[in-house]
Amino acid sequence: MQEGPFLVRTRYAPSPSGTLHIGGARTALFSFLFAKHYGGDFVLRVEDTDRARLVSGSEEALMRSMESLGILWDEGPDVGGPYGPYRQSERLVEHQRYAAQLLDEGKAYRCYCTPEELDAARKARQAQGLPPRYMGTCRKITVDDPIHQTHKPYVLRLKIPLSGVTVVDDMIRGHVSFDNAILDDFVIVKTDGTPTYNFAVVIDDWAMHISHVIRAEEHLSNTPKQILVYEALNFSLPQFAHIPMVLAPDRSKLSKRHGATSVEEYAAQGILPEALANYLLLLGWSAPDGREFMTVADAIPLFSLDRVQHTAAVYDQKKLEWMNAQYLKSLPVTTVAQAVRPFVEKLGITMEHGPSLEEGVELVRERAHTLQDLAEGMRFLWQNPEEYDAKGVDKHFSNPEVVARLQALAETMEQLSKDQWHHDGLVQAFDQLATQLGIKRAELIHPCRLALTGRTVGPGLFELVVVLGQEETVARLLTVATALSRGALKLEHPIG
RNA sequence: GACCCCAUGGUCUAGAGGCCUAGGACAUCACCCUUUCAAGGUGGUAACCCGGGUUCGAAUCCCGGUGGGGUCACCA
Repeated sequence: MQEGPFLVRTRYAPSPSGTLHIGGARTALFSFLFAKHYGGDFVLRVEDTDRARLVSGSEEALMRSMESLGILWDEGPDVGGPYGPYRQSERLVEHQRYAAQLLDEGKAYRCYCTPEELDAARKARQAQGLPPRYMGTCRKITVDDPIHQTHKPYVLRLKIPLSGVTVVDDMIRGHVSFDNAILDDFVIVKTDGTPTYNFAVVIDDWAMHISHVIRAEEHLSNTPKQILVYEALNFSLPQFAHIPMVLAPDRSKLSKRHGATSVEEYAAQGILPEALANYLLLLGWSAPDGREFMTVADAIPLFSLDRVQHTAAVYDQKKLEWMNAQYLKSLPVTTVAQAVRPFVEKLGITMEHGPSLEEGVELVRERAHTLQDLAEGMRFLWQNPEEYDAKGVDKHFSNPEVVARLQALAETMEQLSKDQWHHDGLVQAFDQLATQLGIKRAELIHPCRLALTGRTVGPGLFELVVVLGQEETVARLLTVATALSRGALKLEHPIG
């Protein structure tokens, strides 16, 4: 707790209309960190008033994504809390009560204009180069007007001041003032009786005792409207903080055409949630000491809004992957193994025989950027290569001596005892054979790797052989030697 | 278009008037290491949007321009 007697309470309020967007994830993350930094509470609220846009299952998905990133809420639709309900739709009665109050007090009025009329008026104004505002046609209707006795559908509009300015005191941007003259009497309750966002959000934040409204910059322009609602309702204002947006590499708003944009998609790509959270943390915020590699928990004591950038940030897939590689290398083997398991299974690999998954992870994680890379890189441990890299074959299998060399190598490998089956023992064996054949060690190493894995790239040969095991190594060497002597080796040509 | 926000290398950023010949990270290039590819190490290329002020002094303050982003719904 920093200043004042009030507990810091922040919230993230997504609408359940899709997956958790990385921009939203970052907003939630910052909001969470701010609350936790001051020992406060972080609240999850689902803004589900628009039934038309509701996507079933997305509330669950949203929560799973947030949890994976370590953004944990103290109160929310699943766990409840003292200031519920935590679904906007469940607060309808309260919204309507406040709306009725404003109507009684003459701070709001019924508007009978049809969407068609409004649309026509808007177009007319735009044609004249005027801003498309509502001109207050129904504002002039008196309370005793007979129209109220008819059953024409209506909306409720807020009667806003015709002049003056509304100032948003933003923790990141300072004082931002808006001329009331450019605002119009916006709708607070729709024809069907449900509240609009700008109305409901105010009541919800007030009812939930939110002290700091931290959200994306796209909401800054809506804030004066909300402040007007706060004032009409005689609610005290929370603190506002509008954080910059996350943009696509072409500086446009992030959308599907930019590839992966949701936490779910990154997970499917093999990005660890720890890495994504860390990367998101760096998008618009920097630690006082310049440290980049840190967990969400590490960031709590360091986080502050005054170190949040004012400029929109462009996300960079390359740096995300670099970050992911850092985590792949440093997380406990068992953690990585657990994370990569589904990716390995997806490749159709069964691990009943051969090395353990942990051994595989240890062997190849150094050179993987994603869990997909990792799974693909471990494949040869449990599956015989079916095809062999064409360029590699050309390079390492073209010498007619190769068949004999592979056979000799298989024999040498077979003769090694169990206690010689380690890195140094293998090096010794390879050296001896190379000397015997009058060739360099590398002339044994490269064909051997290709025979064992089908590829020319991968882990160090001796490490690889140790893990692959004696039986399998000998078998594969002989298989290739035989296929080669019959000219029956299947080649894999690189795509493209 | 109107209103609002913003402006340091390709990208994320440090910088709160002299500490800046502008620092770090990703990416990129070169070299080293080396059984391949990575990783790692070393070094390099690369930025204060432009123009006016203010000041002894400006990346840092002010104004204008330009550029980018956002908002203008009975969506949230």
